[in-house]
Amino acid sequence: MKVIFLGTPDFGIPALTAIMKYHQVVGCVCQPDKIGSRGKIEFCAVKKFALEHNLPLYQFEKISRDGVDVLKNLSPDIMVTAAYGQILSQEVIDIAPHGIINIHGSLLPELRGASPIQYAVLLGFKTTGITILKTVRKVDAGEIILQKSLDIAPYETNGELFERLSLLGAEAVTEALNLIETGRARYVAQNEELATFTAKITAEQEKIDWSRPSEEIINLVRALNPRPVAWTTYKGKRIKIYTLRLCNKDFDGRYGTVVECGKKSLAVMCGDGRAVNVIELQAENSKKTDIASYLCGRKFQVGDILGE
RNA sequence: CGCGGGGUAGAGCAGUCUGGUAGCUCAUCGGGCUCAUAACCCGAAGGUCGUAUGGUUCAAAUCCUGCCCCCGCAA
Repeated sequence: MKVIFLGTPDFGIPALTAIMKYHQVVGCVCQPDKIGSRGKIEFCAVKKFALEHNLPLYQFEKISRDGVDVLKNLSPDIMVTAAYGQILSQEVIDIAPHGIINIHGSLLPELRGASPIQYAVLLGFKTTGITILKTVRKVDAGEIILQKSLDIAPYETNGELFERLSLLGAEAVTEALNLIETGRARYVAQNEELATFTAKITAEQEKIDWSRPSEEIINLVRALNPRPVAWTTYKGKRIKIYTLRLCNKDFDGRYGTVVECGKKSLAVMCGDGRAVNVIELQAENSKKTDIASYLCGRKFQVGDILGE
C-alpha cells in the first residue's frame, strides 16, 4: 500500500522502519522544527530518519490548513500516525481511502491523550500496551483494530517502557496494515465509560513533594526519567533526581529529611514514614551521575532537608 | 544575538575574586590490622589545570582574548 506516515519523536521510528519494509512510504509528516535548548534548532527524530532514508518530508504549521492538498496529491491508500502531535480535521482523516490508523501507547480506552506511557508509569500500572485504532475526530476514541499488551517492570522508567512500546508498536502496526490490506480487519468500538484521559506533564508536577508517599514519589521519578526529570532542591539549588529505590531500612524523621548519608548512599524520608535511596541524580551545571560519584565531591549531612 | 554555569589525576569536586613550582573525597596498586569485611590504619602511583604551545607578567589553573565541548533555566 501507499502509506503516509505522520510522527514526530522517536516513538514512531521502529514503526516507520517496519512500514517501509512492506509498503511504499510516499510521504513523512512531522512537526515543524523547534528551537531546542540554548537556541539551537533541533530536527525531530522522524525528520532525521526521513532525511537519512530519502523519504519525502513535509512539515506543516497546521496540517489541517496547509497539508490537505499536498497530501491528497500523494494519493495514499492509508495514513499512519505515531505521536504526531497535531489534532487532525475530518478533511485530513478523509484523504486516504482507508483513512488513518494511529499507534497509541496504552490499552485503550484507558489512558487516552498526550502522555499515555508516562501516566502508565506515574500511576504505577503493572500492565500497559499498544492499541492500533482508527483515527476519528475525537482524540483516541476510534474503533480498535488490534491491541498488544506488555508487563511493566517494578522500577522500569518511562524511557525504557517507551522504547519497548515503540518496538511493540512496530509489530502491531505491521499486523494491522496487513489485516487492512487483505480485508480481514475488524473494527471494535471502545467502551466510552471506561475511558480515562492523560494530559501533558506540567512543570508543576516535576518538583518532588516529599510529603507524598514513597511509592508515589518513586513512580513520579521514574515516569519523568529520562525527560523532563523530577527535581528537588538543596540549599536553594536544584537537583534533578533520576532514580530512586525504596529503602529497606527503617528511619524516623520528617519528610524531606536526609536520614542516611554514607560514602555511597543517600536516603531521604517520604511522607509515609518510609525512606527512599537516591541512586542517580544531577546537580546544576553538571551531568547526571550515580550517587557514589556525587558524594565524592559534594557532601550531605544527616538532618539536611531537601525540597525547601 | 534569549539568560546563566562549567571544562583541574580514572570519577566527583576545591583552588581562580586577593597571580608565586596543584589539593580533597572516592576508585586503583602495595603493605598492615582482623575470624572476616564493601570497615579501619600506613604508603604509592596517577594531572603540560579544555584548546590556541595566543596576550599581559620576573612568574598564569588563577588576569585578558579567540575557538571547541558540556550543563542548568527559559522557550
